[in-house]
Amino acid sequence: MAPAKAAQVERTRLSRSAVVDRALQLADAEGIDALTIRRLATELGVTPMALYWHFRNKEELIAGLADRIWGETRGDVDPAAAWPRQLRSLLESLIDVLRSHSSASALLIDSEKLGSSHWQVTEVTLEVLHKAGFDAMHASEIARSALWTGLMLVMSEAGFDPGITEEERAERLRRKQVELASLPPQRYPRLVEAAVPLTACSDDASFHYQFGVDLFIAGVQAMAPGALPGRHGGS
Amino acid sequence: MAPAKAAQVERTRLSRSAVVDRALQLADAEGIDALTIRRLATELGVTPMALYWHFRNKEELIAGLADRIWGETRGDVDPAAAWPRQLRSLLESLIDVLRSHSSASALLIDSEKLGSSHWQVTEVTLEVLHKAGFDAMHASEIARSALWTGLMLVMSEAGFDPGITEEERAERLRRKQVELASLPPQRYPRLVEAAVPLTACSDDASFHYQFGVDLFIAGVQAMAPGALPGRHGGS
DNA sequence: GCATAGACTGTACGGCGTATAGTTGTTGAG
DNA sequence: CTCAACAACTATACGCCGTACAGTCTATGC
Repeated sequence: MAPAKAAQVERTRLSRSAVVDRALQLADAEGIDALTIRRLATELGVTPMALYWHFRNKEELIAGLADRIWGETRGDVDPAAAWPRQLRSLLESLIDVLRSHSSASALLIDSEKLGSSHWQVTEVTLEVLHKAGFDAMHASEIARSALWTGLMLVMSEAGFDPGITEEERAERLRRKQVELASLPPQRYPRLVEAAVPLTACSDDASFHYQFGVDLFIAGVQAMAPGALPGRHGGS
Repeated sequence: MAPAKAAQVERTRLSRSAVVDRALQLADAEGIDALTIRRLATELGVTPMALYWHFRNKEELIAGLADRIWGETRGDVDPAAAWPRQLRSLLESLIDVLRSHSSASALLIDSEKLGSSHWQVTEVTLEVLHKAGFDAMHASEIARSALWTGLMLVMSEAGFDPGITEEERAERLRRKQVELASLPPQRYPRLVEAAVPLTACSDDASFHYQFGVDLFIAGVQAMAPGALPGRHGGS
């Protein structure tokens, strides 16, 4: 007969990148908890142990996903722009990628512990900060901070939790909003007042990100060598 | 005979708080992955299912731990101080608590998804930001940002990973440093240059935190109503 | 034609969270 | 003093998980 069983799932040979593809797809669709070796293997029409030919263990698979994510981030900047704009565009492109893969932030946080593979983007970031006048030490801190700021902005988006339906998300937000609004107002006046903004829906996600990035960039500018001293609260 | 078996492990009745105590202790000592229902039960000299009398499920236990952590954070500020100092002291006290429980940041990130219990601290933060002139919407974003900044500063501390020995940490850092230093310098000049700061040991953890808080506060000050417009990169 | 090595399967182990049902020890009413 | 009722816990079991270890195909080079 023909080499393929035809009526069944098509089965070419696996490869690292094919596995990573499918894994990312699965994680994005159903949340990172759904990404198990066994589930992924089923999805690929294969025995769980087959994956261990391509990856030493699950940790290495996750690292592969993180690599893929980093590969998708555009790590270039407009050389003509001023450094704050360059820094902003780097951060924004990171955020874009994180938002386009709902599982990405969880993934990167997990894989941060290992040697991470985001060399390219980090290099560019450091270069931008160097031009801004920061020494290696400050630049390192800021670059790290930028990465985590991106992660945190995505993870702190109200009601963010990949692998749940839109109704669940809305329901959860509504519940929280009610909980907040029904706190004793004389004890928690600001909290009650802020019940709505604190549980803002995806409508103003753009405000969330815009403001978050602004806040970060403004901080870096204020710390830049040559910035007007300003009124700091520092010790 | 006497009511207690004496020679055996003393066994008073369990309670939510006793369980939380022991759980936190375990998580801090051996990392959050070591905090399993079975392990915790063993530690308490009890059947795993016994814990389910006091907690609906593991998620609720984690929420209990998060509550405990939040309870330890000092949520008061010097009313005489200027708002940037107040904001700073809030953030610093959060960081203090997170650093004193090595499992705390992982814990809080997990429990953030649920209604979180940090009402008190959030209320004070919002009040401080209100005095600074921010409206509820901006104040909410900044308060959220402050919380996540604290989390991220602790989690991004170089080599941070609870439940590993000091030697492991040092070894891992050294390895990463070598990896960085041996990248092609003409392709990654800044990265190679920053190899040491990027993998800085606990010696200058204080710099890490100091600078991180400075950066955040400076950003908030720059965004404050009435701040000099400055040279922003904003659109 | 056949050994070899790469890619995969089969089976099993120990650990996880937890559903369900059964067993105690204490307590307060009769 | 008895005994039902209830709180607090135990026993057992199920279906997941990651993965160690050993066996089995299958394509390829000689």
